[in-house]
Amino acid sequence: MLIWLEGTIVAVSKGTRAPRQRRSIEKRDRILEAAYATFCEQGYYKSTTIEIARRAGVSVGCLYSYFADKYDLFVAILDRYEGGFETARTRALEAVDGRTRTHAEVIRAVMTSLLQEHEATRELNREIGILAFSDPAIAARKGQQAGKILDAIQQYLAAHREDLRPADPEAAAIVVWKTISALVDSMVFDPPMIGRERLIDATVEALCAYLLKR
Amino acid sequence: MLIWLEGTIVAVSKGTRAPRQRRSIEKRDRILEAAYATFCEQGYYKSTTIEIARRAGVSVGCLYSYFADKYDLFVAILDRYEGGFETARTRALEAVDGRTRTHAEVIRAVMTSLLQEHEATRELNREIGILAFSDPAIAARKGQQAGKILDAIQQYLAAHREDLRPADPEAAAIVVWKTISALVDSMVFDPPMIGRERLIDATVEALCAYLLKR
Amino acid sequence: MLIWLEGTIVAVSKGTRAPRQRRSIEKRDRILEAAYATFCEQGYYKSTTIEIARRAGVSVGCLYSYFADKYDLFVAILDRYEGGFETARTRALEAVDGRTRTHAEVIRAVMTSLLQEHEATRELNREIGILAFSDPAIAARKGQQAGKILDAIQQYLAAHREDLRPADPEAAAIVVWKTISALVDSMVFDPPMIGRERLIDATVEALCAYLLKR
Amino acid sequence: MLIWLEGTIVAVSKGTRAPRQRRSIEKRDRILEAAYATFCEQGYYKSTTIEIARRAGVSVGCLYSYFADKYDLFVAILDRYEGGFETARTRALEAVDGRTRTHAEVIRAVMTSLLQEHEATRELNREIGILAFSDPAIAARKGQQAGKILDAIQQYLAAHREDLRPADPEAAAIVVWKTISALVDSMVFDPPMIGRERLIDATVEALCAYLLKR
DNA sequence: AATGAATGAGAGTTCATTCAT
DNA sequence: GATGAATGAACTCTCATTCAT
Repeated sequence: MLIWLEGTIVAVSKGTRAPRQRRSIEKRDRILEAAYATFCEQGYYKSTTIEIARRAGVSVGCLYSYFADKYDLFVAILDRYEGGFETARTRALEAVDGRTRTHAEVIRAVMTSLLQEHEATRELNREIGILAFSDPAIAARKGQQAGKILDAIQQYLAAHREDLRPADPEAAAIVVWKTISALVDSMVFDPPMIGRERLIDATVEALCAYLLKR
Repeated sequence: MLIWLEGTIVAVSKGTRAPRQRRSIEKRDRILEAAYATFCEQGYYKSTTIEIARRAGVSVGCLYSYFADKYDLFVAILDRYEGGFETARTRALEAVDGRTRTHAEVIRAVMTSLLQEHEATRELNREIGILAFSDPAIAARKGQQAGKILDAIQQYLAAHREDLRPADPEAAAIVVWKTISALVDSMVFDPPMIGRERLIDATVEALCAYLLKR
Repeated sequence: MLIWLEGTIVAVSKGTRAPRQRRSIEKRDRILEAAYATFCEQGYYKSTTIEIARRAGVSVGCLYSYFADKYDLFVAILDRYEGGFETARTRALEAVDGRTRTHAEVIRAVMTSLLQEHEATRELNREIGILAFSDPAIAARKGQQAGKILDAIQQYLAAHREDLRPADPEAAAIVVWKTISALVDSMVFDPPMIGRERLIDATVEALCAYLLKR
Repeated sequence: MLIWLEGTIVAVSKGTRAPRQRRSIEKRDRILEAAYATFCEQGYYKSTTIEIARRAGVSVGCLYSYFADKYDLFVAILDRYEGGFETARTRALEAVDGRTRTHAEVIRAVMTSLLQEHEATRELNREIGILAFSDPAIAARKGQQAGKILDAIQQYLAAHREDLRPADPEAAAIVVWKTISALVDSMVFDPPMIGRERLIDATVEALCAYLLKR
């Protein structure tokens, strides 16, 4: 069941409460945020519903009146979660001092913004990957998110078609996105081997070499 | 405690059985393989020791006579697991028809080989990442593996210094490795959006553009 | 953590429920009593948490929300348990028909009262002794109990100094207490060889001969 | 099944081996001693059959060919075990420098000897008590041992009838034995509150006051 | 006869979920 | 609607006992 509420489509599982009042929505949001934070820190299996409820400042019973089960809660988070790409894109495309950024600056800005986001997200991304494997519903949601991101990148590539080299813009979008997110992940999760700046420089260099006509 | 047995160093936890006979080793291996397969498919938390024992065709008790606990079993897998990079490297560097491969061919061969490996590995990589986050021992092992791979790539870059462009070879090694493994992961885990060949072509193109002098 | 609740100090382990409501306390008490009875009958190792929960009329999970683990439950019992000596002392020192009891009567009364208590206590005392051996925390608690009892006996001996003979009142207190409790234990645990009355008579006779000036 | 072997009656459980050869008997003895030591140190439940076999220098399988089960092993120990009283009696009754010991000296010598024995025995005595409670077979054996000791004490009391006071020698024997063993136990198991010498002095004083005509 | 690897029932413990208040 | 005490299935791990070698 999908309901339209305050500008958002909200999925409501059978038997759980459809939040019809502003109060309810706030509570639902508090729970989602607590769950999001907990899943990010501990991953899905180590997080407990009691801990999530405690962090949200509600009772377990209350949590279960908004979400059918722990899994439902996880899926609800996925629905809102887009990994910070939107913010990163917006920030990156903002003009600086009235002039358009260079492509290198855009890539660098996207990476910097994603870095901030990922620092906070930690386990969630990985857990989504794991669960997606054995769970088609999660896989589908993950695919949707990815689709949006790739669309955005493709639009960017199309908009600057005349500057760019790659013959296959669909594949290029994927390569660009995977490269950026892998490097950002690495900076967040891996023990740092070399300074972040050097890594960002190298990534920007690589993508520019790939994308730009000589 | 580390013992040298039939050409392999085997870590033996306190109180667990040191496999002194070929039989024992085979059984230990069967358990490791069952555990490996299970962890790959279900991740660490969803896997149960009973299920692993069942798959290995032994009893739980037997499993626990070879490994101190579930965690010990996981770590033992980590110790053997190197994600297929060695094989990939060896294959990629083999000469074809008596002539040295081009850099593009080497990258393509590495990716193809890793693809095969990753098809089978699935969840394990992700789970290692998750557990590494909260577990220094796992983080250390993961770091070692990564170090070996990056060393190999750096050696390759150094050996072909005159062909190559990047100013910072350490950072370049990381960018190359992360790009390759991210794309391979994507081909394995993500719902396919475009053909693998196109993706491999694009990745090879990107890395060549980055690495090679024009 | 110690909390003051309805006239009792209650030790609350980290993560276990602090009983804030009368209901909770009653349940905690039910569990303690069931555990006490079970430990008394079967000793520590033969007792199972499921059996204890069943006897208390609650689920295992409930038991574990009041006590961190089986050991914590055992220690909690130790904290309340004083082996009936307090009751025995109070009863023994009550005046009879307005006149003070003779020393012989006091000893006899203490033994009679302890006998009742011990009939019910059975294994617990022994188990405390066993666990105290390998567990300093239990040893400390046991020592405290013993200290209180010996203090009480010493006070009694000091209060009747002029009637009594032993040169070393500290040692005398120990000998008196050990003799009394050994004989009471024997009457409770050993297969009866001779009537209890004869045994009590002999014990009283022995202690009087020891303690009293001729 | 009871068999007469080398001067001892040996109980053989159904299905276990009757040790017909000297070799076998030695092995059986080694197991008994290892089990005795282990039970003394750890008590019945914490002792494992594997540990006992290891200490005896035999395999578990071998252990199980001599004893039907862990319990059978325990009972077999009970059959040999007499808590050191025999030794203590023999030593105590030995003449010193050609003259007979005084009663006080005899009591002191018994206590000193038992102290040595009990230092080594530790948990076994307690465990026997616990198991005797729920197990008639053990209770019976324990009763037999006690009977022998009490007989010996009664004989002593009878032999010195003219020196002694107690009207009820059967009860006196029990009081004497329980007092001695309780004090010895206390010296071994309890955290020492006062010096052993003072405690032995007081015990000897108490028993002499009780037993001897003035 | 002896070995010790293997078994599996059963113990302690956790935590998603329910439901009386 | 909200609460949180209570539930119990399911998990990890132990160890007495067996049996192929």
